[in-house]
Order: sequence, then structure tokens, then C-alpha cells
Amino acid sequence: MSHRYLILGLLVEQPMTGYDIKKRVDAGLSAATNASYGTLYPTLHKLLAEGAVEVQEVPQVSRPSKKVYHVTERGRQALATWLKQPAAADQIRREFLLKLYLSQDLSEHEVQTMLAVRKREIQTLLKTLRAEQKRIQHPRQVWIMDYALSLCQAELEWLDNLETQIVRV
Amino acid sequence: MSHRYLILGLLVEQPMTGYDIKKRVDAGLSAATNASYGTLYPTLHKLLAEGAVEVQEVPQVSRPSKKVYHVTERGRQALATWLKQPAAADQIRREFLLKLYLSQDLSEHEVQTMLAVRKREIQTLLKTLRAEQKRIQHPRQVWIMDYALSLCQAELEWLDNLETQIVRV
DNA sequence: CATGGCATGTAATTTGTTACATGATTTC
DNA sequence: GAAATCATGTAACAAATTACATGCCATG
Repeated sequence: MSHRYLILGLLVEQPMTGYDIKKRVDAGLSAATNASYGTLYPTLHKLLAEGAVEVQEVPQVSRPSKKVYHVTERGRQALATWLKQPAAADQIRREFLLKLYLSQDLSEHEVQTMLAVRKREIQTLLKTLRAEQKRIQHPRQVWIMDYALSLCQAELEWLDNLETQIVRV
Repeated sequence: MSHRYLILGLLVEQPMTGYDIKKRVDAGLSAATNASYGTLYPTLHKLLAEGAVEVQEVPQVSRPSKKVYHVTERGRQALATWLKQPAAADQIRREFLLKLYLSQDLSEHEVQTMLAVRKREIQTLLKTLRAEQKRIQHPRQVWIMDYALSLCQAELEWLDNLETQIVRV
């Protein structure tokens, strides 16, 4: 449901293809939401049918023609209305955390491995974020990046703490 | 899908009703996942049909009889198998963050309001977490609580930073 | 010559939310 | 007297993932 507005919002910044939107979200907005083609394309079609976006087909050589979408006035207004409403609560699912909590019957070694895997994942994410951070111009994107970075660092500290705690036990 | 294992895992700790499970998740595991009755009860029925759990009906006066579920050996093994597999990636949706990012056409005042609302929400969450923290005995529950607290604090710091930044701009 | 990027899309399935229905008891 | 707690459940719907299909180009 909020994917509609994600799309509209990104198209306000600049006209794009579905493919572009996906890249954009993966690169800079992963802390806020995610987007798969299976959601993106059908949603774009719906928005088109509703007149919230329009399409401009750009033919290409030996490739499906690009469909560059841009927002209509109607779309802008739908977005503005949505923006002014209070945000829905966060929806969060961290399977890693659930497994850690339920890991009573696992060996200490297995638990340590879980933590190590997670740590590597978060460190990788941190690197990615820092790399992206350098390519940013738009201040609002900086906000989101800072958010993601802060949470990453907090989690890393928590992981370090836990690891040493478990060793001591 | 991971709700199956959430249920199994909690039932390993002790037999419970669907209602109890819900309370348990809301109280101590909100950083990992969530659970609504609409998911919980049907999932319990499925687990029962598969022989992963068994039920013991406890009649009550002027109330539907309690259905206390407990895990079978089969259920335990299903859980153990799942636990040893690598965890799925986090699934995160923060509508608040998305709105903040897309808030270009809002007034500065509206943005400040969004931040203030979020801040109050996180502060409330923090208080709740701290209250729950005192009732905890199980060390693994402490881990999860610490996780939630760390992220809360990181977000609060980020919010404070942002607020002052925007004022300056 | 395989991998990954570019670029579109569909269909089946899973997953989950929301809202509803029921109804007594306790607490403010 | 209203609201929250206890306690179960279903049904309709919305949302999203996954896997698939297609096919060229560039890079290593």
C-alpha cells in the first residue's frame, strides 16, 4: 500500500523506469522499505490506470523499450494527502533475532556462529552504506543514510557486547 | 512462515494458550517479530494437524475453555532443524522514514511535527521496554531487550541531531 | 563462456492484516 | 457505566514474495 507512494515520491524527484526505481530503493532507502519487481511493475500499472502517473516509451536497440514514468498532478496530490497523514507503525521482522532468542537448545558454538554471521552481514552493510554516502547530494538522503548508519553501529556494539558476555559465561 | 517456529519455540519454554503467546510476543519480542490472532490461531491449528503440537483443553467457568498447547517431539525437531538454517534477511518497513524522505513539499513545520511525533513514540517505547526489563529473568530475553534498547537510543540521538540541524537550516 | 547488468513483465502462492463475532469479569 | 482483560475463532481482503519467461550486451 505504501509502495504506491514510494513510487509517486521517487517520480516527483525525477521521471524513471521501474528498473530505475528498484535500484534507487535498494541503494538509498533500504532502511525505510524494500521493493521487488513483482510489486513494482503491477503497482506502476495500477497508478497508470488511475491517472496518477503517465508513461513515455523510449524505444531501444535490441532491448525492450524503456518505459519512463512521470507523475501527474493527480499523483502529486495523492502523495501530498498521504504525506500529511500520520505514519503507520514500523513493521519489523528480524528472523535472526528470533532465532537467537530461541537458541536455547543449540550449542554455544552454534550461537557464536550465528552472531559471527550477523556481524559480518552488518559490517558489509556498513561498508555499502559508507560507499553510497559519498555519492549523495540530496540532504534528505543524508538523513536516511545517517539513520541507517546509526542503527548499524548500535547493533554492532550490541553484538560485540554479547560476544564477550557469552565467552565469559 | 517463521510464525510456526515462533510458536514452537515459545511452547518449548512452557505450554501456553494462543492468547498467552500473543502477550508474550507483544511484551518481549517486538524487536524480532509481531503476531496477530488472525495469524496465531490458524497457525496453531495447522501445527496441531501436523502433529507438531498437542492440545489440552482446560474448561473454565463462563468463558471459552482454555486450550493449552504443548510441543511434541516432532515439533521440537522441526524447530531444531529450522534453527540451524541461516536466518532470512530482515524485513523492515518504516513508513515514518519513507515519509520523512519524501517530505520535500511539506512545510518545515510539518516536518518538525513528524519528527516530534516519532520522538514521542520512541520515548514511549523506551519507557515500556525499561519497565519490562525489570520483570525479566531469562538471559536470552535480556539480550533481546538490550537490542531493542540500543536501537531505540540510537534513533533518539539521530532524532535530536536532525531536529537541531533543521533548526539551523 | 559465464556472470551480471539492462529491462520488461506474469502467475501462483504464501503471508498477514483487519474487522468482525461472542461474552463474562474485573477495574476505573 | 465504560473500558480493559480474558479467550476463542473466521472470513474477506490486501500485500508481497518467489519463481518463472525473455533476450541482448558488456565485462572478466
